[in-house]
Amino acid sequence: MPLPQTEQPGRLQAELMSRGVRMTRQRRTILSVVETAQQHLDASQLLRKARRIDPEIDRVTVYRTLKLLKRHGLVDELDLMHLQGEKHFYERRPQRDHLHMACLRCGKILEFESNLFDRLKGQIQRECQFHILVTRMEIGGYCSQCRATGPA
Amino acid sequence: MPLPQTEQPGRLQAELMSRGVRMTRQRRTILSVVETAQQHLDASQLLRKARRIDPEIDRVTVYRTLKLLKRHGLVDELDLMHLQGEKHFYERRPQRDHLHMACLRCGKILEFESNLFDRLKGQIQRECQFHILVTRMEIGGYCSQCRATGPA
DNA sequence: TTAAGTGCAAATATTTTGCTGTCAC
DNA sequence: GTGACAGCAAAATATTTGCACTTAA
Repeated sequence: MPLPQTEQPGRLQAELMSRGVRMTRQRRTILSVVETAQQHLDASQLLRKARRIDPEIDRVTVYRTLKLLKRHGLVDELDLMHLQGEKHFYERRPQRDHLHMACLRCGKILEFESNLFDRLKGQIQRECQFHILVTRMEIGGYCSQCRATGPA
Repeated sequence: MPLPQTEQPGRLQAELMSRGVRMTRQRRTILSVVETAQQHLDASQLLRKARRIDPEIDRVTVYRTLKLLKRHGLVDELDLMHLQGEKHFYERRPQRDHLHMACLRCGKILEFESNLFDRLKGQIQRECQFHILVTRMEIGGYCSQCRATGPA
């Protein structure tokens, strides 16, 4: 992911174990792939990378592990404006939330942190009495390079 | 949708025709369903409602019409935090954007307009040089009633 | 030891595509 | 009249489930 990751390897594994989750060889492999990913990956890409480490890993195990991570709030699920169909993408939950911009022309994904975003969440918690557990903000449009070239 | 709709019937149809889009009996039916919907509907619900008006309408035509409306920026597609699986939900694009809160306990969907939200979009356009065409902000958590009752 | 996890196969759900006939303009 | 659209069937894609075997704790 573009934003700097201050992530120690093994952190996900430690986190899950501290919550009493059973640690298997397959899970360790998948967690390491999630942790070291440099972009947003979908289940199939995750499976492919996991199989480079352990060729026996099954696709279903990837789905089940992702569900586990979501349930524990350790990864966030993204749709990236359905730019690539109905795939879901995953990223480690960051310390500070960010939003995603998807360029509808070139497909680039940009991330952005903002005080206004943080304040908006605060406003929602306060004014709507809504207890926020997950946020997903995705924006579709044209990135600076593509808007310069004019509409497609 | 909870927020007040200042929508004239036939507006979608007029909008499309003014853009030179061919108007068929099926499209008119589907547009009227989209316009009069009181909640966010997915493709199957839309089909069911359309068939009450014209039982001959095909599911594929619903999908194609939705794609047409999305392409013209007349409806927005929502995932509602995948609370109901991978369905997509649709709503007429509002004059002012709002965000969606999905209660992970009771499944209620709330909408919220906010100046901070508007300002955040302005900030993105300015600071990221990103030309915004669509926004989708969805928040998962517990609504005021459900948080009062404690976690599930 | 045993409850939880894995792999395999099959099922499910949603959306898209190819093709032929039909209709809006 | 003709190019865009509708309906039908089939395909494609993504994800989930049932069940017997395996393994972490």
